[in-house]
Amino acid sequence: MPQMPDHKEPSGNTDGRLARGEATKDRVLDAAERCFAAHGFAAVTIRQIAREAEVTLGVVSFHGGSKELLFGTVLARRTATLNALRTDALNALQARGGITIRDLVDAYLTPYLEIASRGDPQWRAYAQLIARIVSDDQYYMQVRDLYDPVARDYIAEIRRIRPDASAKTVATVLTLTVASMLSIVASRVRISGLSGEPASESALDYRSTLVDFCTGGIEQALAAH
Amino acid sequence: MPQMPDHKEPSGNTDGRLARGEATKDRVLDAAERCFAAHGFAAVTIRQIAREAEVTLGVVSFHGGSKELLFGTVLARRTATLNALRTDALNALQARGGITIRDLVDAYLTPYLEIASRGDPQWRAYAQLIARIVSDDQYYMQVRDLYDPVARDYIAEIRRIRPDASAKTVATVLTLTVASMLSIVASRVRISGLSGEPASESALDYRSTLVDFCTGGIEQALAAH
DNA sequence: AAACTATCTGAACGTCCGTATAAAAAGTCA
DNA sequence: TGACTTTTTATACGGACGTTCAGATAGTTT
Repeated sequence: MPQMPDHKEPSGNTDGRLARGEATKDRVLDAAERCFAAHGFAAVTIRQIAREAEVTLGVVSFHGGSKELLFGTVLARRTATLNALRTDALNALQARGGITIRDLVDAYLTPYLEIASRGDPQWRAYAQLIARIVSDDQYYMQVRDLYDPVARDYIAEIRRIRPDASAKTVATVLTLTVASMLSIVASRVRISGLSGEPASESALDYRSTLVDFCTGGIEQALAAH
Repeated sequence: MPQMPDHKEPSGNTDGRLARGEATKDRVLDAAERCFAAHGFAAVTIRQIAREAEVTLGVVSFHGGSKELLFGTVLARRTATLNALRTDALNALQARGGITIRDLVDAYLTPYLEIASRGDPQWRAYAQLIARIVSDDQYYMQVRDLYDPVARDYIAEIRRIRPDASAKTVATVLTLTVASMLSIVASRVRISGLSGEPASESALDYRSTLVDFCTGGIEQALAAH
């Protein structure tokens, strides 16, 4: 394995080479993110990523390490940001008080939908990538630990509202909520095929239907305990 | 491409070789189904499938054709059976009358859950495979046309019950229902991780929660039209 | 200037891929 | 039995894969 240029103090360095290297590394990670999102881990080749990033083959290994490591880096890169958005939204609700199931669903789903819709196309690729790997335990394990803590906060809040609900049921409905959210991002082709109307360009257009669905679903499932 | 042994009359043949060949073909398809379900199309090699089926390399091509063709065959093989189960369930409801949203949800989901749970492990692999490819438009297109007609029947029935709902909303909630169903089959790891309890062995254990969730979700989303 | 370091290039490596095919084996029918 | 067909084996081919690395290049420090 090549020694990777990881031990750079993020600020205060005056070496222009490090800054350029970091920029190249970002280009590689962005390209990898787009490729993995579009085709999945196994179907993507290092050479594709290099071409997409407009660098030569060796640069991908130099900045990204092995293919597996590169994939892991891409997966982990954005979790902190997304977690922060969800935590902030939850904190805002808690400060306000009078929280409903709908509030929680909306707070959890909206950051992701916004990211997948009008954000940076790079974020869009990331959202697609998460939607892709979530049905594969082998890959999903790599992000599970990163997302679960925040999910647990939401679960705790739901249980505060519905104290009678079992832990398992709450965990199940949150998982179903996430699955619904991801399916909207991953594949709107199906909806348009079934409804006969063209697919909306933005996942946000489905926000209200999605929130209604998940809210109603959670309330119903917890009422039946 | 090798000429594939496809032009065999299914019955009345006295040639034992054809029967043996058909049996081998089934073993190849079964092995391919398990492999594709576990790892996805790109990650699986023909040699893996051959090893899994306990045949030599050439036999896979002989009975399955190219890798793409083999994949398509595996995808299409079970759709007729599954469609029939769903259609029968719908017909039974229509004969009885007084159909509720919950009835429709249950009729649509249960065949799949049963298949994924206590059925043939081969059917289980198929369920996993569908769950995997549904987030990939490129592959999903191959089963879309096979499942959509029955889905449309269910949509028509929902619209009969809720005449005010828009076509797009109904298509959306059915898609969300399917996504929820698939997520239960594909990954129960997440639920157990979030709830702290061990995962149930059978997807059917989640049936009532799943049906509650989808029923409540559909009713809520359609009420808000 | 020279010494040094980080980044990048281009080419090569051994391995495994999907596919094809000639020949052997097994079974059927005259 | 011998002609014929279907299935299976064993092997080979060209190509693409992930990874490595010596050396070129560019920027920094002394």
